[in-house]
Amino acid sequence: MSAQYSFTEIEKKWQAAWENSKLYSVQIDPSKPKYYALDMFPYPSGSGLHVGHPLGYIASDIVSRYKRLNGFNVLHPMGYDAFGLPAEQYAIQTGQHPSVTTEQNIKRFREQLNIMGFSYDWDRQVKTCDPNYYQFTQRIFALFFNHWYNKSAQKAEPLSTLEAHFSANGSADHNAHGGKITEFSAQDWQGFSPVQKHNILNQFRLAFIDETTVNWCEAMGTVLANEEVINGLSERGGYPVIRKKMKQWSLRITAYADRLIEGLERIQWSDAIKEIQKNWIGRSQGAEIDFVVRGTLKTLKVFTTRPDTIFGATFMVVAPELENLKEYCSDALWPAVQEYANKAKNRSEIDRMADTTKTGVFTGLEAINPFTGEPIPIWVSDYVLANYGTGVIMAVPAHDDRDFAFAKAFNLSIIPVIKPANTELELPLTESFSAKDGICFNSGFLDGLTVKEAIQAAITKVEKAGWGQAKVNYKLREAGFGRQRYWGEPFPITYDSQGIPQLENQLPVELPQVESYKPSGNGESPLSAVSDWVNTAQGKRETDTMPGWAGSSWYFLRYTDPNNSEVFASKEALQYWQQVDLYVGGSEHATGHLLYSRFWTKFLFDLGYISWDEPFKRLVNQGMIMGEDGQKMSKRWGNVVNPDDVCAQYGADTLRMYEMFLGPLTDSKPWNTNGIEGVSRFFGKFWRLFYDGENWAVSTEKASNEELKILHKTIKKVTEDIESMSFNTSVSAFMVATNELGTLKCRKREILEPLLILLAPFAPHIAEELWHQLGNKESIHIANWPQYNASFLVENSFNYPISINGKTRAQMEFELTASEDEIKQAVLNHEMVIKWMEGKPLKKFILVKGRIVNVVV
RNA sequence: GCUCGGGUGGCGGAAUAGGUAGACGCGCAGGACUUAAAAUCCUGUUUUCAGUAAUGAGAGUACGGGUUCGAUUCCCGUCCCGAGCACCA
Repeated sequence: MSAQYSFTEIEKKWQAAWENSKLYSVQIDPSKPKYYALDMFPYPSGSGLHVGHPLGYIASDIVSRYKRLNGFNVLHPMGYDAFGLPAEQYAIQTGQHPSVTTEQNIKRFREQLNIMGFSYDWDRQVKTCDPNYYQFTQRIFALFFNHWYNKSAQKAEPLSTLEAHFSANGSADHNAHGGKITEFSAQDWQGFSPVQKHNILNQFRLAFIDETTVNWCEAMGTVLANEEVINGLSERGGYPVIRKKMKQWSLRITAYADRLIEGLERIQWSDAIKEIQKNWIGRSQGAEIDFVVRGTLKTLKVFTTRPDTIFGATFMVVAPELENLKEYCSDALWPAVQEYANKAKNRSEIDRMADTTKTGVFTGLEAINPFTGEPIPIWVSDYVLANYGTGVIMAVPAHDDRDFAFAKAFNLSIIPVIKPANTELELPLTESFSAKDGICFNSGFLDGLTVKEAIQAAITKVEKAGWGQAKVNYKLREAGFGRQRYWGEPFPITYDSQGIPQLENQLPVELPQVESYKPSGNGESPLSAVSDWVNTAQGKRETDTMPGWAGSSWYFLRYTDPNNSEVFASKEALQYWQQVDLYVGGSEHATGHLLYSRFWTKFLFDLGYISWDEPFKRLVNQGMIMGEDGQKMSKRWGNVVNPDDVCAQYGADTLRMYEMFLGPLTDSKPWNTNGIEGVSRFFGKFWRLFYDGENWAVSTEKASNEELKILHKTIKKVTEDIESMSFNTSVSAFMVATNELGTLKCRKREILEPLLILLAPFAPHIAEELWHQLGNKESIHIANWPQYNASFLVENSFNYPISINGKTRAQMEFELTASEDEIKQAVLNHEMVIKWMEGKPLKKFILVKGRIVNVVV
């Protein structure tokens, strides 16, 4: 036992003790309530952790320890999101196998995490690159492949039920979410070849082969991930990147669009993240309306959210990428249109972004506005996107910015049909009037209606007349699931001689060794060169691998039963541990991991594997810790602070406490090396409550009311603060308590022992050490959280601020039981009050019990 | 451009069912202990004016209004900063 606070010794000793006794190892225990606290597992990068990384880990560790002390059975695991690009890029440069560098990095991460004293159950560690893990990622993919989405039942169902429907009824009333198939009868279906059947089923499988747009870098001969493209140029080398169509696997996330929006209402996430997800899904309500192409039998179908403006539609615009573009174009003008379409197709991302001026060509044809019967010209322009809505719009230049700019550029007519409620429009328009509140005019039967009413009226008319119907569109796209890379999960898919994909029945399909990690140059993954792996008895293997988010979309389920080799987790484990109660991590995953995890959870819920359909009940996004210079912490700026160094100099408890003290968890804030001294001094003072110089000084003397009051106000404050994750103010509560007890020279066990338990979640090592020095044999981390007793906090009098006309002029002490009249009499006779009233009559006397007195004259 | 956050001392930040603004910490200044330093402890620290001082008076939570006995907190408008989306019809 040392009289000095020697954190190095203490922290090493207790970390070893906790590991040896498996203190944080957790098992299913139906006699206790469960709590599941999870950190977003890290990608084990080569540069290790900086002080920003543990911020969220410390917060979740405090909550985990707090819940454990409150009798919960706490699942608090950690693992590694271990597949990904950086390891592969490093392999390309050095030839080192990604599994080797990944293992090295994981070892380093584990060391760093251990130094900080987290209460992880390391027996539950998962690694997404481990075949024992990814065999289940492959199995879940297989489930997606074998299911379709039933729109009327609003859930995923086995493909066999859809096949049965086709076999019995053909394509009629199939209710499946997915592609546009031509109609067929039951007999047709029975006569279809395997390839024909595959082509149809592929349009409904939840994992399916899709034409998707990828980032193609011609100079490097490879497909690039979004994070490798910066401002339309490749991150390495700065070569131009274009969009290219490519066949690859996708997941049909759009089937879940509405449920992904609806589910947000049932979870405790920040409004910011909910808003980001809502915008990303981008649900918009409107109508699809058919416009007849003049002089033909063809129609152009448009999507609009503003059918109220249809009397102002003065032209149509078709996206240049539209497949049947030629049909909407006169023969004479086709060459010009085709030239424009080709140019648009090859336009690089950087051009598109730099240039927002409107370009386009006339197709030579006209469409008939069904409401006015007037012919309007059909144009082609790249400001209309082929993959949103129908790829065709009705342009209303008077009420849409983009249409207005286009009309100006090509001198097309502009007809206003909506005006503000109280004023007239100034004509001619100098910009579009796109506000969604206004009154219709120039619009036949819609005249005088508000925008809202007119939208409804127009849709009703469209549906009655058979020109179209109400329609909901989403910005959300199907999730591209293939990567032309090596370091990822192989697909459990082979293709037979006719090119039909089949599931492999032996899992895992393991990633083979390759000679080179370089991309093949033709857009295929390095796996395509491994011919004895590609060619199997069952057929040719898929050579793409899964994206980084495959393994991370379900890892929180695996922690409940990490070593199960039969199923991804047992029913029993899933039933006990259920949802993640608290999820802590960065907000940068809002439209990636956090959306995909919700999607996979809903899918597994539909299939009955789990009994809840939202993975993370409560989400907290920790802020970033900036460098001392206020910039983002990065090697590039030379402002990185390593937690190992901080722990070596000040100790892990000080690092933990200081990170919490910096400010609200969710805020971004700069690191300040000076500031840590304050926390370090706090631990010195705290230690000296137990030691008087060289001597152990804790006494068993009975505590005074004043001392008990300090303890109980701290219990109350710290408990409430942990519940609301307001850790910075609980740190200050500890400092206040320590200062006050120090002033009173209070060294009483009755006070200090409960105080240690309060401190244990924040500073587990020093708390454990002093706890044992007090003579306790069991760990402090399995003690009982102290309960605060309100009777110690009851005040019987209050020192009221007395204000005259809102300005504080005096202080007066009154019993809380004093009546208003008593107080009023005393206050009005107070000399300062008489002075400030200046003889004016009393207008009003306000007393807020226990708060304030205000005299109004 | 649209959406969502947010503006409080030299700095990080406290305090919002409306009720003494600046808790706690850093930094800074002064002091005690010491031969000296480290460590520790004590005092002061929003700002302006008056006073040797205790103290007193005024201003003050981005800016301008409003509601109220009373506004950092609620409402309206403006400015600034940050984040997300971005030709989504």
